[in-house]
Amino acid sequence: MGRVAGQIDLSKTEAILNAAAEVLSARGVSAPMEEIARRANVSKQTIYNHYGSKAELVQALCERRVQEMTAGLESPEAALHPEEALASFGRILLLGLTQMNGAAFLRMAMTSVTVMPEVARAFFEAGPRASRARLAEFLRAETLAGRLFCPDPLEAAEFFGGMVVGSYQTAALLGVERALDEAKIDRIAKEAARRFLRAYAT
Amino acid sequence: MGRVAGQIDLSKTEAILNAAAEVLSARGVSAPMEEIARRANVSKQTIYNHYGSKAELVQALCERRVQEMTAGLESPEAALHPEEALASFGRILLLGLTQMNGAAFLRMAMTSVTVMPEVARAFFEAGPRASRARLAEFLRAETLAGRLFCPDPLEAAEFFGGMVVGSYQTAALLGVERALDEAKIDRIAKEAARRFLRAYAT
DNA sequence: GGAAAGTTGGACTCCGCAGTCCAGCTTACA
DNA sequence: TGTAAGCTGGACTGCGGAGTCCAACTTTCC
Repeated sequence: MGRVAGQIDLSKTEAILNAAAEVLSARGVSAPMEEIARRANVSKQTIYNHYGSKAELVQALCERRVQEMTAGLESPEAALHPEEALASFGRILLLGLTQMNGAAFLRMAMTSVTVMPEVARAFFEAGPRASRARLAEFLRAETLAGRLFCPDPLEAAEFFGGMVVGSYQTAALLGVERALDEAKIDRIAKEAARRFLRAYAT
Repeated sequence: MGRVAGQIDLSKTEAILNAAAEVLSARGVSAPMEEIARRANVSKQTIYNHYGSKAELVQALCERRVQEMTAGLESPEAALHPEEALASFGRILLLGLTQMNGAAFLRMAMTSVTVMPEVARAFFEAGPRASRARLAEFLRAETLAGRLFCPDPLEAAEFFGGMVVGSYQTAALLGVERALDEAKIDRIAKEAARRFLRAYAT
């Protein structure tokens, strides 16, 4: 094993986080720590060496996951044609929900509202809110450039996000799986972008 | 008390259901039965007389609640101007989320996916799915009448629903409360309707 | 007044899980 | 080779909640 004498084994930290992601997504926050330990090929005690409590583990997991889900939203797509930029944005949103149990993970975050509100809130800020803000910024720039007319860019961004993600998200959160392959995702994102542009044309 | 000899007391059934709605919304599905009993001024045993288990109670609650939340969507608003009809539809969706802990209730339904999937699924079918289908039907009729052009009415309905509800729903589910008075609801619904019509104009 | 069914509250069983403890083991460095 | 730290696994404590049981009380009908 690539670990140093008496030093915490970072590869185990990874394994624990991965196992937690799988188990907690599938079984919800109430899944027992023991199962996470088993999945990570690690003893329960080791988990408590790395993360002081279940809450801390969930917190760390949320932080990592929200980064994965919003990765790609940072790239400056302003160079693209607005329609393509919007479609790309929509694709990323949907992929975040589809890939790697994204929806199940979101459900887990919601579940934790009653028991650990700060975690859920942080997730919201770093995830949905940040992504909408990012889109709003883009819309504002496009408006200034005269290619679009969004008097209220944040509202427009929320509308667009809702269009793209809305129906799939609600269904998935309620446990109704719709197969959504890349082709369909592409179609939805493109169509939403097209309609959105019509709605907000100059 | 208005109850018959040895017959189950229907007014208690009501009280239990109301108490369950409050407690389960506030504290999540994991809230103890004892608390529901206390809130309903009823003994725990009585709850088990009326509903055989916690799952059955939650089920009954979901069934009642979904009716409350979708009430008003049945009225034939086709007579209205499309923009007003859409705005009205949007208002009802938002009110369902805002009034009486609607969002918290939705969260509860989602939370119960892992432990009682059938309940969540039934909720989805009777709630979000039915309402979108209803709207799609309206859009199809308007398209046939030449006042709108929605080649894919169901997709359009989902887009509209997402626009109206999307941002508020995600935030609320993650425990971030935005004050949303009737005036704001009205504004959002109207604006969404207006934009939607532009996107789907003939 | 008695029978039938419901209600009460409180005690009680059973279960599952978070988190702790410990004894024995492994690893790496000095 | 000693020692300092981490890891293992399994036993253990403590807690909280679902669902049951029961003896005493209430209500209505016959």
